[in-house]
Amino acid sequence: MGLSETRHFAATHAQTVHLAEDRLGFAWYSFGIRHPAVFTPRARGGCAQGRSPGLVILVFPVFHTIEKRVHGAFHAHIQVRYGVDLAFAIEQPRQSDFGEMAVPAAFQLAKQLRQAPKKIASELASEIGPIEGVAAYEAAGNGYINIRLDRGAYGAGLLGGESEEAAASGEKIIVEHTNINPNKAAHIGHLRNATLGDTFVRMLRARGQRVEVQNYIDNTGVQVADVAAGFHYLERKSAAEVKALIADPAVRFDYYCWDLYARMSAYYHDHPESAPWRSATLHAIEAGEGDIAELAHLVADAIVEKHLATMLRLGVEYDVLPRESEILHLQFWASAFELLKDRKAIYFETEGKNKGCWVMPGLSEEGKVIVRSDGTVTYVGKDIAYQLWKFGLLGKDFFYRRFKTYPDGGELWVTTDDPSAERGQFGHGSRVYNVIDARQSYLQDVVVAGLRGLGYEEQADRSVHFSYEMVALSPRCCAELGIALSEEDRQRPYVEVSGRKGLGVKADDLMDTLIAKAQEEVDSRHAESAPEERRRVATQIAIGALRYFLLKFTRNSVIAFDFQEALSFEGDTGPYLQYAAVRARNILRKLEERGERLPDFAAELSREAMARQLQSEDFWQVLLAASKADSAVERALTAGEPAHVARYAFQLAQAFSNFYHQYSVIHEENREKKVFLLWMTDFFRRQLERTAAVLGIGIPEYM
RNA sequence: GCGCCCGUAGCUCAGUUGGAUAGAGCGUCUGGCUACGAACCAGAAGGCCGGGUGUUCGAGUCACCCCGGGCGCACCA
Repeated sequence: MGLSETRHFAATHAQTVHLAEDRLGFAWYSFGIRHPAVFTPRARGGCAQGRSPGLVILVFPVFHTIEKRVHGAFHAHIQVRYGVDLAFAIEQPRQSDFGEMAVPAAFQLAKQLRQAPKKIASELASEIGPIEGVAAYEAAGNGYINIRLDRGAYGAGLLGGESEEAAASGEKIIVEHTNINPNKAAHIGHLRNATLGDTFVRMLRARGQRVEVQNYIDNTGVQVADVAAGFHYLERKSAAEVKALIADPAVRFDYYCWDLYARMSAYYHDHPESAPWRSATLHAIEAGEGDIAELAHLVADAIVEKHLATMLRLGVEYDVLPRESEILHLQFWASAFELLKDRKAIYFETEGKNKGCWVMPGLSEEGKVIVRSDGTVTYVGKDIAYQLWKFGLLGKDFFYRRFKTYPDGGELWVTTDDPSAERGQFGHGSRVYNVIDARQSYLQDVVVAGLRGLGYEEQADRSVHFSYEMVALSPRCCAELGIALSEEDRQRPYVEVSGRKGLGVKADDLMDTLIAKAQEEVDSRHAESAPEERRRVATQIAIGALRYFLLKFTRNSVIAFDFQEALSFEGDTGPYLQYAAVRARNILRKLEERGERLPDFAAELSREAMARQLQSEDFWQVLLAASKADSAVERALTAGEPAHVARYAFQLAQAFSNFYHQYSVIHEENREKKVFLLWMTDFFRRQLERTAAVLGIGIPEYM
């Protein structure tokens, strides 16, 4: 999956450039700095911003603009001088004192010209004419051309708000994530899925992309059936009794089901003779008749609510919940089946071990069974139908009703089979990302193969399995949870989370623990603040820590979950970012508390003043880093790697923390320098807050 | 058996698509709080990038072969 997926990303994002500026950043001065909540209104969100279609999206493309200029100039010069149409990328030098950009073109030319790269580099460096925004070139190393920017012009460009409007994209991208079976509480593995998916969505929206977030609900599957069977056969509870249980505020229903599911799974395992319960339950659910079917609906609906609440704590919202029950009732599969048969994407096997089944050829020697010999469809088959619907290729649609309105105004819809309900506004994506863990790669390949088999090559190319590795438990974590490990498991580097065995860290428990720990820190530092305010700050810190922890790993690395690491607020963590932003704000707040006002930067900071101040390497490095927020998100999008955004944010915060320690801003006596430092501090603050918002991390009022 | 992923500092992980002297956090050791709050900063020690052979100006990165670990390969979802 790795290779082809990378290619997808490269093809998708190569031409796009820009990231949203939080417009409120511009309005900030007029609001005054006493109300931080005003200029970070979406501590958790940003979703509504992405949803509103008319928003003008502004960016600071100064670096990118110069980059393009440099590339163009070298490309043209090389063409004229050597007659070569050379493809090359602008790189970032290894060390900051080498300059801001590096052109490696001489290495590539060396091969074609049969000359030493060093020689070519010196030729290029001395012959290339002046480029706007560039102060100097020099040949260095074995053949690099290092480029130093005109710092005064650069700073003036940022201050002047040279901005562009991101090209509004008409196409809609569908991102499907979360997809938790609605039969038990969410655990850390689900949190990784949702956080990755949500952050990817924020990255796309930051770039001005239209995105639809789907959270598929398998409310008729085996997992729900097992819990329904648990209530019915093991606990002998009626639907009415379960209803009462759900309504009981003393019971955490999703936790209750967590245990019941583990018990029922164990029972099935120990009592193979009870297997008919399972199929009886599934049949009842499909037929929609009887107490047990009602039980299943009650369980699924109640747990979906719990999951939505859990995810909202993390700032994760959805646009639509496509449900398996409607896929069933509206007979999506029947339509897909006809298509697959008509276009010969599947065939009826008449012999061998798959005799009597409809099989998709190609992926393995025996092919993949899509329809069983008893005529029922497998999970992948239904998934193919769902994928077809996402692209608008099924020839069928759901009906929809509004499910809830989020506190930030966003609307969540759910599918229904009621023909009098609304229709038409979902699906029809031009590109689809399925955030699903790496263990399901094979099945995702089958889905894509299904599209190809139907002749939908283009859509197959635009179906991306946004895969990630699982979250497992470290041995120490198991010990802390009191999980007894077998001798075999103890030898392993980590233990897989298992809902079936009830083995795992529940999402809400983890968040509660994080909040409690953050609360201790906040209480010890800000005993004077109102309790509910401290609670809010602690929550933001906890969520920031959690989201950052889940995002800092690249997708294909297994996370061996460890409480000590996840609960850390120091070093490479979310709170570190928040702390840097809070400090930048405090500088600006203190200024006002001293009775001073924020200067009119544009009036006081001439280009010459910028150039003077930016001679300081320390100042220049902070400003340069802060100005690259857009391209950091851009690069992360190209790589399909939210972790890259996290890394950039951390490095930016680090640069500022370093600066903060070395220089005093409000006590600076030189007027020009003070104005410059204030401007830089504010610019940093805005850029870090924007980047944190892309990560779904809010900035607390204080820390 | 076949396929995919991983192996980088004591630990947990980055490494900008093949570039310059391989980085960060934690941990260890040393130093720094007078509110722009130390949830921080500075410094030190710490590396055969699992091993080997290739490809080329250049390899942690690409190819092939080993070694070690993980995950898939159901008429389960």
